Amino acid sequence: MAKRKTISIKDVARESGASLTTVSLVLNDRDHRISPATRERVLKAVDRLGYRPNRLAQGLQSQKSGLIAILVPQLRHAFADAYFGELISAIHDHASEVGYKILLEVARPEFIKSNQHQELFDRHFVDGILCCGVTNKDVYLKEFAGAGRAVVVVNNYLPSFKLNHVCCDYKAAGRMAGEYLLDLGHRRMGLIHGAQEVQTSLDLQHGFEEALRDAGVKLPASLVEDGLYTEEGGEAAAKRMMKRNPGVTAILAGNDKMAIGAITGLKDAGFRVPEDVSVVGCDDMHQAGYCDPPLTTVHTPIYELGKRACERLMDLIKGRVDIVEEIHPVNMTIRKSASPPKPA
Amino acid sequence: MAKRKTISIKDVARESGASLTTVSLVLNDRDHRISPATRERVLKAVDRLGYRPNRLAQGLQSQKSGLIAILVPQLRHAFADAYFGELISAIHDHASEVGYKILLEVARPEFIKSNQHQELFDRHFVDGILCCGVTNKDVYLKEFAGAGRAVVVVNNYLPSFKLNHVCCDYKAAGRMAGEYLLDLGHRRMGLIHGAQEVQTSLDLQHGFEEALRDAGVKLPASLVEDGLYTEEGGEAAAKRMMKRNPGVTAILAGNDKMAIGAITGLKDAGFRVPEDVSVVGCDDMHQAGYCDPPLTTVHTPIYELGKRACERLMDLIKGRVDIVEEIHPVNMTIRKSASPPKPA
DNA sequence: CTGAAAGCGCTAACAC
DNA sequence: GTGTTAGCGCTTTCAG
Repeated sequence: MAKRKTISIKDVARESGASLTTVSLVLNDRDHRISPATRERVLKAVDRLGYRPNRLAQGLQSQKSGLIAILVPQLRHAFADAYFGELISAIHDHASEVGYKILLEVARPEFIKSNQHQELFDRHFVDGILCCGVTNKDVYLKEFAGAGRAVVVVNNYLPSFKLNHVCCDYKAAGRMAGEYLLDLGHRRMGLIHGAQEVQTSLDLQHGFEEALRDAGVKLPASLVEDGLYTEEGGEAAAKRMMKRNPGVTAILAGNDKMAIGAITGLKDAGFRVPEDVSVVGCDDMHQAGYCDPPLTTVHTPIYELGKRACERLMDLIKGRVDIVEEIHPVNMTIRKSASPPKPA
Repeated sequence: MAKRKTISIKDVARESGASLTTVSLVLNDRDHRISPATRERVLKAVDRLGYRPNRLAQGLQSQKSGLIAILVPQLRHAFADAYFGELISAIHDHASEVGYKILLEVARPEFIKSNQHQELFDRHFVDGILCCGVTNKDVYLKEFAGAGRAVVVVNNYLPSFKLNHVCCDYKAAGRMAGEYLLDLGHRRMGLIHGAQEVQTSLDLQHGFEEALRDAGVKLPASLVEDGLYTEEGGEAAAKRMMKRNPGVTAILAGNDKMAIGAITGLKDAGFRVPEDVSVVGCDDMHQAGYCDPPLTTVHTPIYELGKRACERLMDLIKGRVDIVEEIHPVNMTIRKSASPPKPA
């Protein structure tokens, strides 16, 4: 590979007949005492030479990397997922707007065990970290709590210790879905949640239970299934639930993937959706409009949330704020997977 | 934010009573003349202090960033896509195995226009680039051709100039799907391709045409539609096609998303899949097993491909090879969306 | 076996 | 207005 010699500020200085300092000052627009003539000469040389500042050198000097990391959990194939994709998209869009680049990291057990999440800071890899897909089991996050590091948890939060976060209101989401189904006339409803160790999943459940309770309807343990946040999990959960409770007329799933899986499972077990069983999802991913029937779901503004999280992270990095705690409202997207229960 | 002072090799030297050089030598295992005793002392100090080498300084010295960039095209939300997600996943997994981190970049027009793809190298942001979702229109890639830069095009290639690439055999894919449908007894088939400016899309079409031609079957222009690689596009394309050619009994789509969209469109237009119209996709994404009916599709080993592309990029970076040209075989995954045509 | 010193490319006090 | 110089943290000759 033909090594192209890297041209430095020194070359520009020589070429323009100015000194290193002058060149640096011009380049950074730092000092307005520079004469227009010199300025011009330097800029010309920069152009002629095609000079580009070396960011490793800049970073060494400024103690800033210009990078932020997105930490995602280890899933089947971590990035082949619409939810995380949407989040990453949003973060990338905003970060590049403000001149930051993004590093992708998967929080595998070895990654955490070998303390690489800390090393991202210690070794000056990144200036900040955005944590996605966090669970209550991620105790390593505690090391970030109040440690003066620019870290923001995206669309979740930890109940046991304070961490910067930007999150949707999942309790409201559960409540909203519950009220919607109650309004349709449902009385026997089930829940497929994502995971007991995810706070937002618990919040959704609590909101749902609250809405039902307010209407005098119970949600017994036998009507709560674990769907693992996956299509397969949702499918299996729906089948288990209908087997134990054939009288169920509506199901709320903790995300759209499980809702879609549940629809598959219901159909497979001979139920029509929504005629026999209504299904409501949560997320409103792109996919939700393209299943059969199109999914009625709670819309969580994921893209917007990712953007906000990134903005707040920048605030932390620049020292403009010290803590971040934001909760965003949600709303229902009505499509066709939920309808009134059929008359008994 | 409580600024934690960054501890350097100098601190380790002081703490261990050794010199900078010695510490560096120990750390890099570079020189085996170091006495075990000193070695021990240094390592202890490193531990005690929690010293972590600053990679900006290391990079400045070595002229290596330890990062590679993944360049993806600007889609609706670039990363909320199963295909790219799978690729990114694979690349991340392999890169972190060999100690590299990955940077995510979206090739928006402004990004290219302002030459940021070049700057990634010039400014020492990255040591190499993996280009995904490339089209024949991406002429800027020409600047990478033979320029001695570590760049690999992933799952595509450019017909007009030589670029390092690792790609699936899409011509074989088209041929395979064609032969499968012919074997089932289909004679009137349509194609929904992704985009005319994507070489692999053209290859798929050519392979498909070839298979049909060999069997004496034609693929007239009226049976070729553009599906834009999206669900919506596939849905619209299927509807257009059936309107113009009600006699079509099978459709090949250039990816699974369009195939799934096509199924939606066909159902919507009153056709049963596969009883009235068979649909075959291409990719074999996770999603493919979860639509109704489960999708028969050409399996392209995307994950494996991403891994290979990453390996080859490392070879280029280390100077172990000069050019990369790999084509990977594909095979059919039979599910339920294709069956023999119904008797006329 | 170990240390002093130069240098990677850049920024910023501090002179002049 | 502009240049000299020190230093960011590390690696690596080259002496000892």
